[in-house]
Formats: sequence, structure tokens, C-alpha cells
Amino acid sequence: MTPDPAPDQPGQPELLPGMVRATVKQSQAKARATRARKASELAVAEVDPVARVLVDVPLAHLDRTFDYAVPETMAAAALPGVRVKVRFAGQDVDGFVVARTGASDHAGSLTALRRVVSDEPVLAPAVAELAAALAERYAGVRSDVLRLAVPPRHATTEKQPSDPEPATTDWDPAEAARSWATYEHADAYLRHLADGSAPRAVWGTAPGDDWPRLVAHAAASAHHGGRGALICVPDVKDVARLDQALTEVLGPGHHVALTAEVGPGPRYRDFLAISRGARRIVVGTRAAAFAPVRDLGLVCIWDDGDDLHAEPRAPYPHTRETLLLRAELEGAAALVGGFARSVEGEYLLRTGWAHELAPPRAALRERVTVAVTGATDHELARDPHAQATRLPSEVHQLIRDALTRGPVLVQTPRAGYALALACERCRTPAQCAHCAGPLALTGPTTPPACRWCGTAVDAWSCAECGARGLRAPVLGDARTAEELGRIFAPARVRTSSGDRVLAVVGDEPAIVVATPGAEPVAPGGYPAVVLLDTRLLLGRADLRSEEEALRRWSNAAGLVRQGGRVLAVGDPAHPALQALVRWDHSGFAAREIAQRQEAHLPPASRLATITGEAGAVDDAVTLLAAPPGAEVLGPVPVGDDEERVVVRVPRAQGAALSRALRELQQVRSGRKLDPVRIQVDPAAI
DNA sequence: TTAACTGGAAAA
DNA sequence: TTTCCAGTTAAC
Repeated sequence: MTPDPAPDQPGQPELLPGMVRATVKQSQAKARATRARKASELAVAEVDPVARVLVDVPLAHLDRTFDYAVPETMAAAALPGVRVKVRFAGQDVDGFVVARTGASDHAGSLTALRRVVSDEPVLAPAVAELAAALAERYAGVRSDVLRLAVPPRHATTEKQPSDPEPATTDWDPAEAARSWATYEHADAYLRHLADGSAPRAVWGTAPGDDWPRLVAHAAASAHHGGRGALICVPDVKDVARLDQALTEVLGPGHHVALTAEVGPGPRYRDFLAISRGARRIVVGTRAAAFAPVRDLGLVCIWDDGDDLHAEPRAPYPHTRETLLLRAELEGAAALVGGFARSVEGEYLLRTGWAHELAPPRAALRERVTVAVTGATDHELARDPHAQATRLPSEVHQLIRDALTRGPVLVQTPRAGYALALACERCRTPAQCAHCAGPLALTGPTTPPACRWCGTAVDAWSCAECGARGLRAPVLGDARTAEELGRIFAPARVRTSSGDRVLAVVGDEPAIVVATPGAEPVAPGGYPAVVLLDTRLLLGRADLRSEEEALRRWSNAAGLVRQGGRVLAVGDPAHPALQALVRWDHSGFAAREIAQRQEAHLPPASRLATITGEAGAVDDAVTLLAAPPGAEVLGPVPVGDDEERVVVRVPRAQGAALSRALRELQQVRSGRKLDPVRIQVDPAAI
């Protein structure tokens, strides 16, 4: 049907160019009207004619669903989870259908969906729910979370069917029980995984354990009970280990290993295999935490203290939070494993959210011996000339002896950490008297200042020993490999660090020098592990430096073979090294928690940062309806003409703070005020 | 992107 | 007071 010609416009200019312009405008308007009429005349779906759509816009105040009319032609395809194109404020934007309903509560008339991009339901309801919960928790928007969760479409790949999962596995429950035999309540835990319940455990892994195999058995138990499993590990090296372990335990074709940078096609293929239910066990790095595993029965995170688990893109979710939230939302079991223990992990036990899986003391003592050698910091302070040798004679003996039996791992810290200031005499990290933040040098001429609240330090004195001098810890030389090669010639020396990381070394004798995090695995385990320069790892400018140091030592120590020895060179009196020797990660984390409670630091408090242009940050703070008991620290200048404030509240107010920050973002985005970046629980400040 | 709305200025 | 226009706002 053609509409009647538009009637004369009143007050139209009589000039010719004007008329031409008007005619063009009229015909454009006519075309638009025709299109609109066609759209509105298209029959609307008979059942559930309304689609709730989550549009892909990054604005906080538009982070809700919008209703669209479903044309009859799209009625079958526009199901929850599919990608659609919709007209939104005059623009074509992408979106996901999250629900179909019979009626809308929108007062005006509904625009029709423009297009169903494909009928593949890529946004699982559980993931949509997860996105909402994470946006709430991290004061962000769902569209940001969904960008992390749903990979871009790859049409060619979508046309291929996914390979079906083999009907049977090679899994042997008896072998699973044997692998986990060291852990007291593991049999019950595995049984619950298989019977469909949701046991939660924080697992203190014994050194020398082949942890990927144990994790694979846990995943297999859930799989055996008809459920899926999702395992997140810090890096690709660990993904490869689990990939192999899962293949060994279950046989091929039951799992997917998601590795970063495989290209859009393979990435989408793996995603679809999971989303379609053709693979039910998933292992990967942090991006895998969003994998739409069907009937999720188990989430597992390995080494949750590793900062690779912190997502660097908005809203900056942490893999541990994402996975544990999923466990709650989807009724799945949880397994938080590692040689070390994060304070957050310990908190899960303290609050009763999870139970502990740990080897009995006696079993640990049988397995490995851990020792420390070196002068105490106290002795060094009294007599600075009594330089502790980097390689005391105990180390020489241990290496010489162990080289007769296999490879020796030598961990040596890497240069280039941001260094915090410490007491000149007793080396206690220097804290701000005002907020307990770390002190650091901000420039070559400026006095030391707090990295959190910006307070400059004029008259500092050490809380431990009263000394007034500050020092930046000095880095040792990086010639460890040559040095050891000379001493232990003709032993082979291999190095693994930086961009030349070895994944594995053979079981033949060799000295393997590695920086923290780059330690290769020896298939039979190392008969000896040596940790050098432990003082340097303790001097990082980080609130978590001790926890982090212990984690790095423990990950190296974990590679020891059963019956092997671990020797650290450092101050035997240092609590972190004492925890290593006693393999008491729970006790250390508990002590850290107590200290941080006193200083109002996480996890006893919840921190958030607001970063942006100075003016914007200032009025964001004014606008913020922070919960009672909130402290605002700063602002401190960061980077080029930006500043940052830290807001902290007692842990019980954490959810209230998140809510207030999210509302702040909604108000600011609604009023088009200058944006500020908000990070809840930032990985580092 | 764009229709609908706003407020201010010019015309009456 | 009415009309017009430019700039702003919400967004189904």
C-alpha cells in the first residue's frame, strides 16, 4: 500500500532550493513511513509476542532489559539466548534475547526486533544470571561481563556440528580414590561429587602431589554423576598439564582445553562444543570461568592467589569470585586448590562456606623435609659485615647430593619488581601511619609517600624497632646460572624465565634455574628444590608481599618428589619462611587475616578504588552514598592528570558498598557526567 | 541515530 | 501569546 502524498507543509519557504530540499526530505520521510508501516503491519508472534532484550551498550543507566515486539517470522528463532539486532535510539545495536513473555510493562508501543542474527542460543540462562550478579558485585554493567563471557560469532564455524562426546570413559573410581588417598575426607568429597550434591572444599595440596591428576579425578567424579565440571588455572602451562591429565584419566573427547590466542574460529568452535553440551568438562585460564558448561556439577580453581586470575578488563572480576558465585547460583560443588593458601581461601573455611581437604601432619613429614638456612635479619642488622652468603655450604651439599638422583630446581627471584620501602635496620615493610598503606618513593626528588592516601612522610619511624631510616631493598645479581655452572661443573645447567620458559625437564641430573612462576615440571619430581634470595621476594611493594612470597616458594617446593628435600636461603625467623618449613599455610593465612583485620585491610575490609579526572573523582565522592562506617582515603594523583580515591568499609558492608557504587555509576551515566573507573576489590593498588 | 522535548528568541 | 529553531535527551 502506498501512502497518500503528504499535504502541503504550512510555512514552507517558496524559494526553489528550499523546495528541492523539502522534496528530498519528503521522499525520505515517505520511505521511512513505508518502512515503519511495513514493520508494524507484519504479523506479531501469536505466543509470547514480547522479547526481553539485553542491549549491548556500555552505559550504566541502560543496564536493564528492553522489550521488543517479535514478528511472527521470527517467533521460532527469537528464543532466549540468541543474538539479535535491534533498533535502539535510532541505532542498530546488538543484543541478546533473555526471555520471551506474553506482555510488556512498557507504556509505549514496542519496536519490532530487526533481525535474529542466528538461532544458536549462545547466552545460557545461567551465564546471564552470572553476568547480573557480577555486575552487581563489581559495580559494573552486564554488557561488559557478557563481552568477557560470549566470544564473537564465527558464522562458518557455527554451521559445523560439534563432535559428539564418546559414550564411555576410561575412568576408574578406584584409581581416583587411590590418588586422593592422602587426604582424610577426600573419599566422601568424591562420593558427593558423583551423587549430585555440592560439597565445597579448600584443598591444601601436599608437596610432591601430581595435582592435575587429582583435579582430573574430581572432574571425572562429577562427570560420572552426569554433571559437568569447570577448572580454571593461572596459565597455559597448567592448562596443558590438565589437558594431559584429563586425557589420561577419562580418555579423549570428554573435555575441552581452552587456551588463549587460538584465533576466533577455534575459539568459537570450542565454545559451541560446550554450549551445545558436546563437551562437559572444561579447563582453561580465567576466560574459561564463563564457559556455559551444561549441568555444572563442579567448579575448581587452582592456585587462586595467582594474580593472573584477576581479569584486567572491566568490571575486573576475579576468577575465584566468578567461580564461587557460579557454584552458589548453579548448585555446583567447589574445589579451591593450591600448594599455598590465599587469605580469601582461609576465609572460606573460617566462615564455614567450605571444608578443608588437607594431608595429616604425619603424612607431610614422611613426604618431604623443608628447611631454611642463613643468618636472621636480626643478626644481619647487628653485624652488616657478616654478609650472609647467597649459597651457604648446606646448599652446596644438597645440590651435589641430589644431582646423583635427578634434576635440582633452583628458584631465584627476577629483577624488576616495584619495591616498597622498608625499615633500614629490621627490614619491616614501611606502612603509612594514617591508613596502613605501603610507603614508596614517588619520584627522585619527592619524599616517600603512601601509595593509597598520598600522605607524604616526613618523620617516619619503624613500628617494630623504632629506627628512623628507610631503604629500598636491593636486587641481587642475575648470574645465578653461571655461578652454579662453575661450582657444579660438569653438571648441565638449564634456565627457565621471562620469555624463555621451559614447561618440563627430563628426570636426568641437571641444575634447573628458574624465576618464580617459570619453574618447569620434572615428571618424576625434583629430588631437591632450593629457594635463593628469599629476602628479595619479601620486599615487594604490595600489601600481599609476604603471602605472595610464600605462594611462590610453595609452588616451587610443590614440585619436589616424594621423599625429596626443600631448602630455602633466608632468615629462619621470618614468619613466612617458618610457615614454609612447617608447611602450615592455613596458620600463616590466619595470621595474615588477623593482622589485616587490625589495619582495616582486605579481606577483613572491602576496598574499592575510584579513578578518573580530578574534578570527576571529587564529585563522584560527593555523590557516593557510601554505607555507614565507610572511609574515603585520598585522593592521590596517578598517571597523567588523573587521581584516585580508595573507599573502604567493614566486610559486612561490602555488598552495600557495591550497590552504592553501582548506583553512583548509573546516576553519573544518566547525567552524562565525566566517567570515573571503579574497581571493587582491586588486585593491587 | 533520531524523534521528542526544551527553552529562548523573534514575530505578531 | 504564538511560532520557530537549535540544542538536548532518552533510548522498548
